[in-house]
Amino acid sequence: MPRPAEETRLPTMADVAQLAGVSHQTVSRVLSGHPNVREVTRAGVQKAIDELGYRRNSTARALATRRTRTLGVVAADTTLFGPASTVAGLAESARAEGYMVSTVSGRALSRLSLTEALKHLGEWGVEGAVVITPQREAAAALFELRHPFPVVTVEGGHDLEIPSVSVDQNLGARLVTDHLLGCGHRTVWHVAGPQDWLEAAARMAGWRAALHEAGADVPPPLIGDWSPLSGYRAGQELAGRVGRRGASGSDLTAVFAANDQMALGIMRAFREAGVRIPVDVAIAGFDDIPEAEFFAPPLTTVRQDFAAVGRASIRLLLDRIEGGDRDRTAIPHHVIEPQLIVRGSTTTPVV
Amino acid sequence: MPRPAEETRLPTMADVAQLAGVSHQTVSRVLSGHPNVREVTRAGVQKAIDELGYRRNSTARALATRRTRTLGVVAADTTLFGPASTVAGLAESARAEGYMVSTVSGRALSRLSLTEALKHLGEWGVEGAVVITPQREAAAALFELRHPFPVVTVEGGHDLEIPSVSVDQNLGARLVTDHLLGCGHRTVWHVAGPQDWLEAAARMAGWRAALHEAGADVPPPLIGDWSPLSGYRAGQELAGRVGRRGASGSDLTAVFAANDQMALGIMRAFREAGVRIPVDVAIAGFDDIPEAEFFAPPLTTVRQDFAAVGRASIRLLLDRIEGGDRDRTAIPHHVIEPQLIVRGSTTTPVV
DNA sequence: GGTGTAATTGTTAACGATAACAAAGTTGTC
DNA sequence: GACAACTTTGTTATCGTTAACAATTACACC
Repeated sequence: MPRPAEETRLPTMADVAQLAGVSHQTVSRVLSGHPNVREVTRAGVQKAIDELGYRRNSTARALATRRTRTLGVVAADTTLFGPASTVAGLAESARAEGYMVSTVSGRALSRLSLTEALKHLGEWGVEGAVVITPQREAAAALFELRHPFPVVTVEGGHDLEIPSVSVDQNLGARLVTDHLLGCGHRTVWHVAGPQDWLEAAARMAGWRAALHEAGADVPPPLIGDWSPLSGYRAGQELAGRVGRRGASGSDLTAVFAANDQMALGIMRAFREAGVRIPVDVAIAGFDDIPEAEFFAPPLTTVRQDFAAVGRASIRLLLDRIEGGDRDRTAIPHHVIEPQLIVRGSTTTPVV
Repeated sequence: MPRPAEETRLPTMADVAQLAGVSHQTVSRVLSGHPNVREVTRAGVQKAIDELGYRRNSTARALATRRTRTLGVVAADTTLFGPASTVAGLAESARAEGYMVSTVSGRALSRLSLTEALKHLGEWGVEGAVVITPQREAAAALFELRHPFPVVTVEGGHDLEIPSVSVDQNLGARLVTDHLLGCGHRTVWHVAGPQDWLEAAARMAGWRAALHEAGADVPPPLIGDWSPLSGYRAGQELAGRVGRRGASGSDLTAVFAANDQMALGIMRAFREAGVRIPVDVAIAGFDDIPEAEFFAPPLTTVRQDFAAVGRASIRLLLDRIEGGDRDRTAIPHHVIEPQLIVRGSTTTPVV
C-alpha cells in the first residue's frame, strides 16, 4: 500500500490559511510560536495544519530570513576512527541545535582542495563551517583563505587567529610517557606520525618533554605515516635493537606509538621477531580505537573524547554566528583533556 | 590581513546585470549556459561577474526551480569502518553529480528514529535519500513509511519493493567457508552477528549452504553482537571445544566470524587459552578493516567495495529523481560481489 | 463615553533566483 | 523589399516564506 513520491504539490502556507480562515501571516505566527495569537486561532490553524499534513518549506524560509540554518564540515580521511567520530559528534550537536550539516570530505586537505571545499560550501549557503585541519599546511591555508562565513578549526592548533578546538595531544603524550617511566623503564622510544601533522608534532613534543623532565635519555624518534604498515616497518627496525645496548647507551624496553594502528604494526613486527609484549618491550598507542582493547595483548592508549570535540566546535561556531554584540576581539581556543587507558601491553600480566 | 565574514551584502544577480548593462535574465542565461547569448554579451556579463565576485544564491535558485539538489543519507554507527566507508562513498558520488548531501546518523535505527530522520530530511527538502538499513526491522519500517521523495536502501535486502544496493553477503560467506573446507578442515564453526541484521542472517545462510553442499556437518552457530567483546566471549566458549570431539562428532579446527572485530575477540580468547592460530584452529573474518592485515596473525577476511556501493546507490537514486519517463514498474536491485582476502590466519605459515 | 495602550490580525513588500512570454533584431528566400 | 523563421534580449509573474507596517479589536481608566 505504501506509495512514495506523491505527484500532488505539497500544501503551502496559503492552503492552510484558507482552510483555517485566517491570513497566511497568522499561520506563520502560529508556526513560529509567536505569543500574540489567540488560543482559538492557534488551535484552528493547528487543526488545519494537521489536516493537510502541512510542512514548512525550509527553502522559502531560508530565502526570506537569509538564514539557511546549514553548517558545513570539511574533513579528510573520514573512514578512520578519529575523523569519523569527530564528524559524528559534530553532526549530532549541530542537529540538536536545529542545524543541518553538509560534510565535504576528501583524501587529504591540500590548499587547493580546501579552497574547493569552502567554495562548495559557500555556494550552498552555509552559515559557518567546522574545518578539521590536522595538517599544519591546511591550517595555515584556512587562515589565509577568504570566506563569507565564520569558521572554526578542529585540531588546527591554537596559534592562529581562528577559533579552535583541539585535544591536548601534548598532555596525552606526557601521560603515556610518564606512565611508562613510572613502570620502571629507563626511557621510552617513539614512533611518531608524519611531522606536518600538528597532532603528530604535539605528541612528539609531549613525549620529549616528559623524558627531559624525568632526566631520561631521548632516543631518536622514528617517523611513520599513521598506517599499520608504517608501524610494522618501524617495528622491524626497533626489533633489531631490543636487548642490545643502543649507541646512546639506552635500552629499548618501551615504545610509544603515535597512534593505535601503528602500535598494531609494531606489535606484529615484534611478534615476528620473537619479541614478547610486555615482557621484553612495553607498547602504548594513542586514540583508543574500539579494537585496541582486544589486541594481543590489549593496548595501553590515550582516549580522546571526540563527542566533546564536536560539541565544543559547534558551540564555538554558533557563538560566532548567532552571538551578535558579543566581544569578538578575543579568539577562543578550546582545549579538551585526553585520558590515559592502561591495559596489558604495558603492565606485566599477573601469572 | 584575512578578514572573514564581511558584513556587506553579497552581490546579487541584479547587481551583475546593472554593471554589465543587461537584464538579470541575461545574466541568468549566461550562468546556466544557455546557447542563445551573443559572445559579446556573454563576455561582458562574465566580466561583471568576476569583478563583483558574484555567486549564485542556491536558496533562491532552489525556490524558483523547486529543486534543492540535496540528497539525504540515513545511517547508524557511522564511526564503524563499514558504515563510515559507505557514507564516504555516497557523499563523494553525490558531490560529483552536483548534489549536496546531508547525513543523519544515530546510534541504531529503530522504527521511531527512522521516522524522525526521514521527517528531518523532508523538512530540509531533500530530493531523495539513501537509507542504510542493515536491520530487518529498519528495512521493513522504511518500506511502510510514507515519504515525499524517492528512497534507496543499502543492505536492506532485495525482497522488498524498494530499490536496493547490497553486497552479496551470502556469496562472501560461501567463499570463506569453501576456502576453509578447501584447506582440509572437516567443518567450519560460525560466530554469527545479531540475527535481526540481514547481513548477519545472509552470512550465516551462506556458511550453512556451503557446508551442506560439501556434505560437511553443520555445528551449532554462536551469536555475537559484532563487538570484539562478544567475539571474545564466543571465543572462550569455543576454546573449550578445541581438540575434543564435539557431541556431533565434528572437530573444531576452523572458525568463521561474521566480522573482523569479533574475529579479533575470538583470537584473543584463543590466545589466552593457549590455542594457536592457525596451527590449532584457523580463523576468518568479514569486512577487511584496515587493521585486519596486522592482526596476530593477519586475518583472512572478505573485502567489500564500499565505494562501489556508494556509487551504485547514488546512481539508482538519481535515476528515480531525474529519470522522468523511464519505466518505473521494475524495482532495481543492485548486487555487488565481495572478494576473499586470504591471509595467515587460515594458512599454515611456511617455516 | 472618550482615550490611550496593548493584543490580535491582515496587507503588502521583500528575499534572489527561474519560467513564460513578449518584443526586438537578424538572417534568408523569393 | 517583404515576409517568415530564428536569435537575442527584456518584462513580468512566480516560487513559499518572513518582515514591516497598517488596521482592527479589546480592555483599562479616568
